Amino acid sequence: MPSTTPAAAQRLAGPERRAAILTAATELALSEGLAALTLRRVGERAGVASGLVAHYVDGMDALVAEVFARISGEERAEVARVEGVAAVVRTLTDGSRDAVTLVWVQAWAAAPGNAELARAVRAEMDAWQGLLEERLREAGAPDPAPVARVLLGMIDGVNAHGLADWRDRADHAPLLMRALESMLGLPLDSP
Amino acid sequence: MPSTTPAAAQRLAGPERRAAILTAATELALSEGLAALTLRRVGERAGVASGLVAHYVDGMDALVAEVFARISGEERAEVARVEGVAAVVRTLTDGSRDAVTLVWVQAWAAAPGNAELARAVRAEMDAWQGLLEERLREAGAPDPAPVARVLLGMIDGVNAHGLADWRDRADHAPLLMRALESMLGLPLDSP
DNA sequence: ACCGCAGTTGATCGGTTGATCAACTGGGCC
DNA sequence: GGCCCAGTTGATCAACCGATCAACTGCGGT
Repeated sequence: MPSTTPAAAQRLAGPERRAAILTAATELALSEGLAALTLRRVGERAGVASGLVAHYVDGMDALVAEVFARISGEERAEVARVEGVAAVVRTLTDGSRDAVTLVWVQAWAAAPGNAELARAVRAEMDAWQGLLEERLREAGAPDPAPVARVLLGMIDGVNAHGLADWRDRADHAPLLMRALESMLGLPLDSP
Repeated sequence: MPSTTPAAAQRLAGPERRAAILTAATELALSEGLAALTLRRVGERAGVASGLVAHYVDGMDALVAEVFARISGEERAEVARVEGVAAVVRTLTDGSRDAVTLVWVQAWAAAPGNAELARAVRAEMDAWQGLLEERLREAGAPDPAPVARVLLGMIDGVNAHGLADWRDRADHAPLLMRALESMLGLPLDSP
């Protein structure tokens, strides 16, 4: 019969603790995928009991959806600072973002069974579509919407392929750029 | 103390039982995804005890890999009978194959943690690449390999997007055909 | 007629999961 | 100075997982 309950983590105000938990969950998902999000593992990473994670979250489905939105949103904010559609495509396909790709693929796979996640996925795809349209318009594309849509499909497709280590991913970017130039009918900056 | 162990399924020879179990597993994966493959659920579907499934299978990872290969192989055999690259693209993007798409996306997502599955995925992608190259060559493409690669990416990408019900999938095929014609620099049959 | 073995069962084990909740704690307000 | 409530713990529950294995069954060969 222990006289004291040991080692409660430093007390935080509700919203701050919730933010800390979400940050821990995001880091965990980035290093091991959305499937690693369990109450216990998130709690461990946040230095907190599993029950506390459950207390600040409205079920695992909601946690997963929120973490996905956070990861995709952060990535999008980074890429939004890149200028030129060619540089954007190169950034998105250079293989340095495998962790994010895994999260996306897991999100599509889980979407049919998690309505909240599906909603978040659609919202993020809308945002990405908008970002690509903007870059294409800047590059002189007269009708960027359909091109952006196909481009987004190409990027996500070849990145997903990379998860199984299929062939060289080094030549993804040149391949996509060539396809994109064909669709637009105009040359793009090739730095 | 029951005097008899009830209702053993009709006795089958080893290889036949194994085939029946694999068929049941394939049906289950097609209707509920690879994630639904558990010893108990496969056994239930096959009308057989869970232990028997385990007896005929070398671990769940192997089962999943085998079922994936079977599903993709069957689909490929069907599509191989379609003539003309335009018809192939239309067949692969008309939204009637969502079940197979879910299996593919789940396979990519699970590949990093299942070496046997990853191997099967790579083998199937090689086969699909070959099929598309052949159709492109028939259509008059002088250098079909890179085009096939991008095309496969586009198809898988837009299909994955469809899993989250993103926008109309009705316009996928025309979009892809337009992109493909741009890449090839030649018009394709539009029935 | 019987016997051996291949086919089959289902209970069982150790493990993990999401969720719940009584109990404990500590800081700030009265 | 005492109390109260927000924050926190960790045990606990039911459900499910893969894997294992002793026990049972029935067909084919002798």
